[in-house]
Amino acid sequence: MIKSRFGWSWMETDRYLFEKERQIFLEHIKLAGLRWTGQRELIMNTFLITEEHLTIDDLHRLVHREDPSVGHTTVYRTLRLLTEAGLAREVRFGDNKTYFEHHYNHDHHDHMICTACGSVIEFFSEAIESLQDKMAEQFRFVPTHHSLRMWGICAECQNKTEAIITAPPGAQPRVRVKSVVGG
Amino acid sequence: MIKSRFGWSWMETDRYLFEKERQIFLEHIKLAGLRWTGQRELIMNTFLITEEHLTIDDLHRLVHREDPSVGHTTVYRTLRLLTEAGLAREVRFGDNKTYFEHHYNHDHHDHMICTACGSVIEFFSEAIESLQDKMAEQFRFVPTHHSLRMWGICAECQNKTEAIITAPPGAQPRVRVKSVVGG
DNA sequence: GTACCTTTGAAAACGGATCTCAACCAGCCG
DNA sequence: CGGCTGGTTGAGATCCGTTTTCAAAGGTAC
Repeated sequence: MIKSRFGWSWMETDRYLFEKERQIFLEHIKLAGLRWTGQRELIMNTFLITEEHLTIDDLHRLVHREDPSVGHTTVYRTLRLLTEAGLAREVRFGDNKTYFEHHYNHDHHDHMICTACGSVIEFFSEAIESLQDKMAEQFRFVPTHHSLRMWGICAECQNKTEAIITAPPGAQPRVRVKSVVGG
Repeated sequence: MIKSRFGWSWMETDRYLFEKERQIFLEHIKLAGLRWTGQRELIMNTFLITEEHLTIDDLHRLVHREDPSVGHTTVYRTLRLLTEAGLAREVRFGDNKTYFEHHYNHDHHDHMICTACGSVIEFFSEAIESLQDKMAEQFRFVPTHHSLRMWGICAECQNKTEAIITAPPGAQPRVRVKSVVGG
């Protein structure tokens, strides 16, 4: 089940943000001397209306529904363009796949990944961030970006008792894209 | 250049630890009803004397020097056994390779990865850890393990001015195994 | 020795990311 | 409009790290 921005909660701000992002991408395409094509528009739209952590393959599947002729190479390339334009951002959850999430106007956040059901909780802590910076400073390290991920069992899965024993120390989760957004 | 535990600083504690780890692995092998073989011993030894972040391929290369007949499959399998035994632990630095580091008696730590030279700084912050736990609690999330990584430019590389501009937001480092251990 | 295992290594399969290349098409010019 | 130029596209190939397969080799118990 993919959650859409416009699907069940239409908000003016969403529509506005969508247009803004669209403008940014168009601008980026133009500045790079590239061309505005139907495929790029479709892929961009699909990415923008979807509030999820998507792999290239996920996005390709969604795009494919609208236009089966679009190949995965184009999705891959457009996703790279979206990243360059600052609209998308790569994330990895440890299953050796690259996921993409929104970047523009979406504050930086970190992730908790449930190793039982694969759901992802997004969170942010100002305190942690500033401690990280302090730590970096101590090593005279100038950070450009970082990633904090915690694996474990989400509240929901703790009720299904058997799940608690599931994950061995080195285990990697089978991440299903079913994210829960948190503060 | 691979740094060895016994290479340039022979310490009694290291020798003791080595024996302890060896015991643990033997125990694990026995308990699992497996056999103690020359290949496993060689691979274990090589892993244990090497204080680095190693990929399967790195370790295979080292083992291969001692005994060219050992295949990479066996290294792969033994590394998994070492992980199961609690002697090794997987780490990923974002270059789509799996690195292994010591786990037993090696405190948990996090990583700063220089995107210019690929060196890795290990660090630990009690304060960050406890804030993480607090954060998890807030979401009723029970963490089993976590990973905090910061990418950026290390002190050394900041002197080579050009390096500072190097890394674009989405860029992944080419990680060279040349780690620096920190507090 | 024999029967019954596990272990091993070469090679193949796998899976995600990336590249190649010939056909295609957008934008421009006359 | 038509033709030209150079970026775009998609199928398939390639890459590369990981994991599996399978037949041969090696241990162990009796």
